Amino acid sequence: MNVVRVALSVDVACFALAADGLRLLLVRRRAEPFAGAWALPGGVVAPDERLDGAARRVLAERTGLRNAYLEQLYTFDDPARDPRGRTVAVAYVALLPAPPPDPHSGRDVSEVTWAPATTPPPLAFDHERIARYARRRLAQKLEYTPLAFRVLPARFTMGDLRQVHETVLGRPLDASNFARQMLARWDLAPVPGERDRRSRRPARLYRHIGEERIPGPPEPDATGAESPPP
Amino acid sequence: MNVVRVALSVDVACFALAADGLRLLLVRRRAEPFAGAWALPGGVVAPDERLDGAARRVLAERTGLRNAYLEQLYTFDDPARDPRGRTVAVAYVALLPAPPPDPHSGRDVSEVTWAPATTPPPLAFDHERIARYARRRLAQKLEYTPLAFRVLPARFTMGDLRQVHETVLGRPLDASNFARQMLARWDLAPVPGERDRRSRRPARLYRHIGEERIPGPPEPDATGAESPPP
DNA sequence: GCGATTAATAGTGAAGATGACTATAATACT
DNA sequence: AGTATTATAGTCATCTTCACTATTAATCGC
Repeated sequence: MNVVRVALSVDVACFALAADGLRLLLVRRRAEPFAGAWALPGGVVAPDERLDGAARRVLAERTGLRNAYLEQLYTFDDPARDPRGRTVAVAYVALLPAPPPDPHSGRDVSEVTWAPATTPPPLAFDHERIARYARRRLAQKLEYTPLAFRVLPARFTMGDLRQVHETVLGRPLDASNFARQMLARWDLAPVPGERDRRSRRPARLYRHIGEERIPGPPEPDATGAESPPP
Repeated sequence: MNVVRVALSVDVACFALAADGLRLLLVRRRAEPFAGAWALPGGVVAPDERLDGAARRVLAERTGLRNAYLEQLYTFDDPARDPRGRTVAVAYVALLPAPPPDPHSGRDVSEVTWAPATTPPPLAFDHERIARYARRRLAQKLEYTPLAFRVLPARFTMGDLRQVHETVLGRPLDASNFARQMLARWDLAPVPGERDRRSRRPARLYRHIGEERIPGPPEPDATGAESPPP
């Protein structure tokens, strides 16, 4: 079979919820092209490796985390995106819970950092476009999917939940209206008795009643629509 | 550079608006694997070919149309999806205006047909999953994006627009409420004077005032969210 | 202890959107 | 002329949203 084969890589736009806003994981490239420039963490896909497996591997290499929220974003194939030649990149978005773990540098990267997601430095390849699109998608999915509960502990307050939304959306939300909407949209059970004592007035604790995760191939969730990348 | 290379193909879930409902373009495979089975039209990507270019080529080969609405859907990479070995498939959704053109068969396919989109026959590979996901995405994007105007002539009636929605959604819509919502959501200008005479009472003609298409790399539209595939 | 302060939660009301219907209009068909 | 058919307008109760105000239950600084 003389099938054409192309170089395939994954790039991960990994966001974390820091106290002062949303952060984006970046690595400083050691090798050409774009040596010395900031870039999204990424890597080539091994022949027997799944795409999401490669994305998880890249993420684990840099953050040590293995169970982050991860979702395929878009496949970029502009022939000019890599000066070495045509490389097709499958981009993923990831979201980590707070606090962001210390990032680990490695063989191909001289430095790793959490950059402010809204004002990242110039990035290598087409990674600015990928990062912009990833952030948009994250904000959108937050409204339609139980994404927020993936980065919260099992028991959380409305304040915790609100802070996830505020950080990802980058703007403050009305606490009262927010709670009403969350209680209407999701199945949230108050944890009886227990209260959270971090604030002045103790806050109720809730847990999210989600459907059990279906094993096997990914099934779409009930909500969500897509759009072309930036 | 000893980069691993993988076989890359595109598959297109192409829908058309027939009088009796939404239809899905299928080809009957001539070659193994799955010889004799129905499948989505698809093909391998040439080394210097863009992914969306390959999708358009596949579409043009079967339908003769070159300017259909086309959008990248998801990249499927289950190692078991092709018994010959690992093939990564970038799936696209397409929507054609009514009436669906006569499909052309070709070298690799013995037969081409428009199957009912809601009840397609069993399909080769993971194409049922792709088709299911594609139909869902189409229905979602219809609400958020000006997709419908891409498959309508420049001047159309509310009835035409409603029929596009009804066909894709697969259910009837209230004509009065529908018109109110469309006029609120989109920028629709009535064409002065002219009327459509296909129905009893002549209907107003509208045109959609869309922003000019931005040349260059695709920018995301303002709306839309994504979700993992079925 | 005690009042000031802070965050959580409840409630309120205007404005807007939705969905089911009713009503009227303009034509073609017979 | 009368009727069937589709287009378009209007009504109304219900629901949501959003910007506020109000109340509550703690902690903090004295």
